[in-house]
Amino acid sequence: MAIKHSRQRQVIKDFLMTRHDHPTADVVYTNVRQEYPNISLGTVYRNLTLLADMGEITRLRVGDGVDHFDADTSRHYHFICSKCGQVIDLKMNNIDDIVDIAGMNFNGEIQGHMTYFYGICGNCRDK
Amino acid sequence: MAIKHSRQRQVIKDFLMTRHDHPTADVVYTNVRQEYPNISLGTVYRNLTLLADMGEITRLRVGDGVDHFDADTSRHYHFICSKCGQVIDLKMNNIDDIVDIAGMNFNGEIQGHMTYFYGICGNCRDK
DNA sequence: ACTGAAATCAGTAATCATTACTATTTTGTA
DNA sequence: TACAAAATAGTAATGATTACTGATTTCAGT
Repeated sequence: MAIKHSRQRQVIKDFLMTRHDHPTADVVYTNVRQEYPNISLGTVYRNLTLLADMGEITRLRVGDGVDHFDADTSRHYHFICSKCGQVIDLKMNNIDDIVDIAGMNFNGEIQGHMTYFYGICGNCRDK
Repeated sequence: MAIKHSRQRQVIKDFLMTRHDHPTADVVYTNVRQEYPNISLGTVYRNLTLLADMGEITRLRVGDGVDHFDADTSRHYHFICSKCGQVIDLKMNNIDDIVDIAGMNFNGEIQGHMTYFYGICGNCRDK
């Protein structure tokens, strides 16, 4: 069950690292296909899942029914434009205190939180 | 386009109000079916969407790939157990200041946020 | 470099949640 | 009561994702 190197996985990760717009599996597929014409969609899904499980990338669920992927695994937050659907990185101070607030009246063990922000992006507002 | 009363929609909402575990459309369907044996799954989906659009219920996307529904439309947060998948209400103080924090270095208009917490629920931890 | 078992792949079929379609039934109003 | 609009049941279609399978690739041990 050891993980072996694969050219496909490398190409997928390399591509993802060039993008900062959090592409979906399908976008990864059509782009990677340009330089690796017969890679299959299943391979893209399998490797995105594998990379996410290994912690090398992050899977983003932003409520639009499609998974997005992010090569930036550093702790940060996302904004989703309700108009154009774009997923944008937010540079912001840490808000981990909300976990403490949430835990105050709860008897389970809170390990983390998922937060994303939504509204209208600068681009859409200026039109 | 006026909305007409429908017995099915009423039954769906009545059922949802008896539950505090945030059931999925399918769970609503199988339960409502007990007292309304030939209601169709499409009707359940259509009415859940309609009720959510009217603001009478809330659609919850907690990242498990399935929509959950909540008859409690008051402002509150949710905890999802990573082990059993249960969605539990959290009574907690308001954390709306995170929207201000997020907006500090962002040039779009942030209208709101989606936050849910995850970890191990009390039940699963005690096993 | 060569070999073989394990991992990975391409291609395709299957799954699962959800939405769309259509002919029929229900609702509410005039 | 009559009739147009809205809603329904049942089924087909969609779209994202996962599973399957026989062929190919990787790599550790020779």
